[in-house]
Amino acid sequence: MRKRSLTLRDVSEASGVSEMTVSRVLRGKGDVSEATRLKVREAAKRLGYVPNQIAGALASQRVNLIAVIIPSLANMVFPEVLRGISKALEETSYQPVIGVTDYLPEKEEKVLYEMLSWRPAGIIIAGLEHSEGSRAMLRASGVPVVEIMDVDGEAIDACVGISHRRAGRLMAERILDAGYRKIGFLGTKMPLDHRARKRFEGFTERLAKGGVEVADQEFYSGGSALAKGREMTATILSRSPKLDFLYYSNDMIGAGGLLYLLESGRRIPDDIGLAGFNGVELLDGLPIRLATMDACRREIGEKAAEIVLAQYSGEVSEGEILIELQPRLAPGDTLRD
Amino acid sequence: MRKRSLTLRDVSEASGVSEMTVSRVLRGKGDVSEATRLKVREAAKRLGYVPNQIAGALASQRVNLIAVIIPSLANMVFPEVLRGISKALEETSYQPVIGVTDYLPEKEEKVLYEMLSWRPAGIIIAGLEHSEGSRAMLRASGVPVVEIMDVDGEAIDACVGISHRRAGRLMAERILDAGYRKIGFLGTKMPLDHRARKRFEGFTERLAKGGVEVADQEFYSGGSALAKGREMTATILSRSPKLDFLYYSNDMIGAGGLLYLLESGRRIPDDIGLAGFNGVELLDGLPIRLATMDACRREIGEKAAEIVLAQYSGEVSEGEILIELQPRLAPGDTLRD
DNA sequence: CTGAAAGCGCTAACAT
DNA sequence: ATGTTAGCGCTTTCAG
Repeated sequence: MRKRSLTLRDVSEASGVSEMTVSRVLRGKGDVSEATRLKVREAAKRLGYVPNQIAGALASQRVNLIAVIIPSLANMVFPEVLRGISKALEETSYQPVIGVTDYLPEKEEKVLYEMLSWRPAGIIIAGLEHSEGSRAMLRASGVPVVEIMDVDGEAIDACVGISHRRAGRLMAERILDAGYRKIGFLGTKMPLDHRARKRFEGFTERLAKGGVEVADQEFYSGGSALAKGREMTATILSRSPKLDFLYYSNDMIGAGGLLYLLESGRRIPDDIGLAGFNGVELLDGLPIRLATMDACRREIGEKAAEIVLAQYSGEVSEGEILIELQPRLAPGDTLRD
Repeated sequence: MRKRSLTLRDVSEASGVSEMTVSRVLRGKGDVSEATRLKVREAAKRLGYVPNQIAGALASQRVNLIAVIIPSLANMVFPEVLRGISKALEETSYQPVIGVTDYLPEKEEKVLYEMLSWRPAGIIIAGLEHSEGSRAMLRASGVPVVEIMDVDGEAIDACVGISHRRAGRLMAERILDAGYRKIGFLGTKMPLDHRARKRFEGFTERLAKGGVEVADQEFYSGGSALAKGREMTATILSRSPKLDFLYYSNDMIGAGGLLYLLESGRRIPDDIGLAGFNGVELLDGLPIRLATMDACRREIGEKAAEIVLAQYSGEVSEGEILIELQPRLAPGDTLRD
């Protein structure tokens, strides 16, 4: 048998103050005399009272939760977005609640449904691609919705991110400028990672404009990304030994490839060039710096949270907010000038 | 002005079925004729109704949330614990809600307070060290509490983890057996990471028993762990060139040290041996495998979630559950036989 | 199988 | 500065 938890009434009785005034003290709202305030505080503390937000939220029709829906926690990219969100929420009474979709639209829909059923103050959700059901729920939710990470597509409400197409194009351009021509692509076998797909599309488009085609490709799924990066690099190079550049869809596999090539004694970046994507902190510790592109993760999180707060408190009319951040290319040591 | 969201009443009116029966259909509880069931389902779907769990939880006094409180998401260790929890919860209607403490007791207390105010079905919290306030709240919560990761100390209720003291001892023993004698320790400057501290204590204790003392130490805080591992390794070896073994408090700095030593042309493991802790996936991609010790993260998450479920549903009396898992030492290639 | 009534614990909006 | 009243949207319980 579970114990009933303490209620406002218990504190009221223990302190001899009305429930309403106890409530006021505990929320710090309304004028309460210092004397009663102390009495109440003391009683609440003594009893170990923790307010019941379920009841509070029902009565006030306000919830201090912000739903954050992301594809994965394993990716390192998303925890950074979360840090941005937490930072923006730090001084407020709002709290992020995290949901993970594993890149599956059906799971996204389920997670979204669960979260909406707690009537959060706002929703921050990764990506612009959602199932019809999810889109309907988001539109009907009646709260601010901010789609993050990506701006290539149609947003439901607000949107903060970078253009992954553009990111792919920029990298392609830089690679062509550096004189590389036999280019291989290595990525994840994830048709549902739309951002990776868009980068690849932008990449090939820009190459095509320079009269270059991706010479070979290799994909992986599962396992340690670093180890997979090695394997894939070995595989693609044994199949296409003439490649002079490898573009990786993320830094982890890029780092694996980098380690492999260094061990093989390849001359980087002259013999072969490399680039990844994301600008993860890990790269700082590698023997040489992998070329990459910062995805502005932290900033995206911060801005998204700020938008939710502004909209929820009615400071801003909904919709029409689109913030496109500019990814910065960090050439590192694996891309010749 | 925010839109009011749909209620059971809206569905009731749209379907011509009483609220109560609508509720029964939507929850799948109680016998409802197939005909009405369909009518209700159709209406709910058409309207885009999402139930209000706030009201539901208040009325039923049950919540399908399990609070999970961890120190960090950056650490890679914790996302794995979360995966274990998610896995155990997969087929149930319960969902984890994550809170992050940044290793700060005050923040832990705040996060715990916030979570308890939603009256979760259970609490899974990392570590056995908590502020007096947190301990009081946990005891008073009236729900299952499972402390995870560590078993060296006094649990409030249930506990699942490994003994970090023992882990440190085991590694020390293995290192001594291998004949290393001039041992350096490299770790984080985190007095509040009790598990790292306990590993170190177990480590030095066991060394002492073998008549060996830690010859030098180096600590870091902040930044890329991989990069810091390099730096610290360079620093400690320039100060104490005779060291023949480096024990790192985590795999990331260990990996950084490993890369550094390989580049310096040190002969591993003969000239110098290395070991880390955690058994992170990343190690699979390094040039050679760092010796490490698996912390059973996934399993800890799974077991903890199972305990909460069992206790919440009353299958098991509270308390008295202590599951000590055994960390496995993986010698890799950086520890001579 | 279906419905009506009575709250769950709190807070908004009014009194006083 | 403090108290009273009436719900918030759902589920439990008890009748039909």
